[in-house]
Amino acid sequence: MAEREVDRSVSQTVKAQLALRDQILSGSLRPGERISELQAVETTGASRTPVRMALVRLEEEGLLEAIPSGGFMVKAFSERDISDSIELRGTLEGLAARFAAERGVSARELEPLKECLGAIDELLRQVPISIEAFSSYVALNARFHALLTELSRSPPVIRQIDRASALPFASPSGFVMAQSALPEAQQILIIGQEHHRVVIDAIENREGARAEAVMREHARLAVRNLRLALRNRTHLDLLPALALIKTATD
Amino acid sequence: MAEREVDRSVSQTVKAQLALRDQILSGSLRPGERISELQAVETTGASRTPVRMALVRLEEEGLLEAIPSGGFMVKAFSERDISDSIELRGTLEGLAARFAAERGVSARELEPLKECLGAIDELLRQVPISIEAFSSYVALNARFHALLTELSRSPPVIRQIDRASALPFASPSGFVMAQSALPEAQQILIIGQEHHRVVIDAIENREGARAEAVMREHARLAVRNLRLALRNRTHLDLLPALALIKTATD
DNA sequence: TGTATGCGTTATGTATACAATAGCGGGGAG
DNA sequence: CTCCCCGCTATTGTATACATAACGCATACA
Repeated sequence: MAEREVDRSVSQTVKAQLALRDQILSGSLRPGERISELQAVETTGASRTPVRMALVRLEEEGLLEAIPSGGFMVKAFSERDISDSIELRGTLEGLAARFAAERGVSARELEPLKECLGAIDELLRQVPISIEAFSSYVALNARFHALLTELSRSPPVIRQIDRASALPFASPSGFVMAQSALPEAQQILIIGQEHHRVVIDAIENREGARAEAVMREHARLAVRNLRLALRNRTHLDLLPALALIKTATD
Repeated sequence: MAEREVDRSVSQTVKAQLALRDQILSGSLRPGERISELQAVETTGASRTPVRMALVRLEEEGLLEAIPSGGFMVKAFSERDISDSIELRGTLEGLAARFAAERGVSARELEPLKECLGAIDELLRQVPISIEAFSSYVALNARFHALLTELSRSPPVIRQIDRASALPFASPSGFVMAQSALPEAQQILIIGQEHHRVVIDAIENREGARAEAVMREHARLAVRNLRLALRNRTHLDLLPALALIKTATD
């Protein structure tokens, strides 16, 4: 195999894992489809050992499912699986927010969150919001949630939230926001931003219960949003994870 | 390698994973200790490939930590990590209980749980409880919690709870209950049993909020129990996960 | 005597060869 | 014509060989 170009800067396992996850979330690999190791070796450029390690990681991550007779298939999710995952994440984030509030955080630790908040405010001020701004929002929002999670200072909770985020926050590289969905999405984003503000305030004032409650409400908003999107077939691009929902034909 | 005895009834990877997890939870491998693949190959009887797969799975499971320079070490947990894990699990079980209550369950589905409940009642009736009965309790309690989790009918939640259970429910093969700790443990078990009864009742009557609340209370009881056990240095054997707590000397 | 550098050993990351099994297709018999 | 059985092929599970990087020790120089 002299023709293989090996990139030594990052481990083959990680490279394969990223490539495969991208293929799954972008829909190149359809739900229920069996993953061929050989094919994965070709598309990722790594050899079978790292590919298998990546497959094991993705299975543990919940994106793949082991086939009893051997090998892995892309896991198929129902609409309720996705909505449950969102609520699950909200519940865990609620716990994280409560921990942060109860344990107390310094002004210094809250600073990056407030900056994030300000940056999002800036973006949402545009009416209607542009596609570029929306993309920035997606990144900023993810950052906000990650920072909030960290604020709990609880490694087990942080870890668990990371694992619960695969579905609700799936963001493959091919992510594009549909133009027509922007105004409706912006409305939702504005409400969500209000939640963000409340949780920060609650944490600052060490109101654990309030911090927890608002994150749960935040998740419920996301669930309602998901339902609406599916029913109206609008702004589906908002949630890349929808690619993983098993269709009626399957 | 003619001398190697291969057991074909179960995959080498699974065998290695079970063996290694047991070594970790039983304390054969100390927290912070680097795991030698070579040594693992010898103790598990599998070859390096399945051993590595098992190591990856255990890392994803949270019992191992990747070392930047390569390889894995046994993860060390603080007392708060354990208590957070317990609260985490309680929060997730609360969500599961709420889902079960909101979505409704048939009498048929509740039956095994009630049987479990009855069997535990039977055990707790002895005063003081015997060591054998206590061991049975550990199994029955785990079964009750697993059944309750399943009742949510939410694969993502069930999955997440399974992953969150490693620490709170760690039950290595060498598990033994200290005689002197029995009376105190029995008191705690009786209170816990009351929680079990309430959650069943709440689910039956479709009271989601109450079902969720009692599971959270259940977790808080376990946390208080943990604190007490650590402070008084009593019934430490109750929680095998304590073997993973990093000592001050580390 | 202490520190730095270089070499050797060892362990991990990767690749590939081998083995076993499951699925599929063809052929034969009823 | 259909159904069952046998064999083949393709793919996974396992083992091992090879390469590379890190750690430690020893030696030499400051």
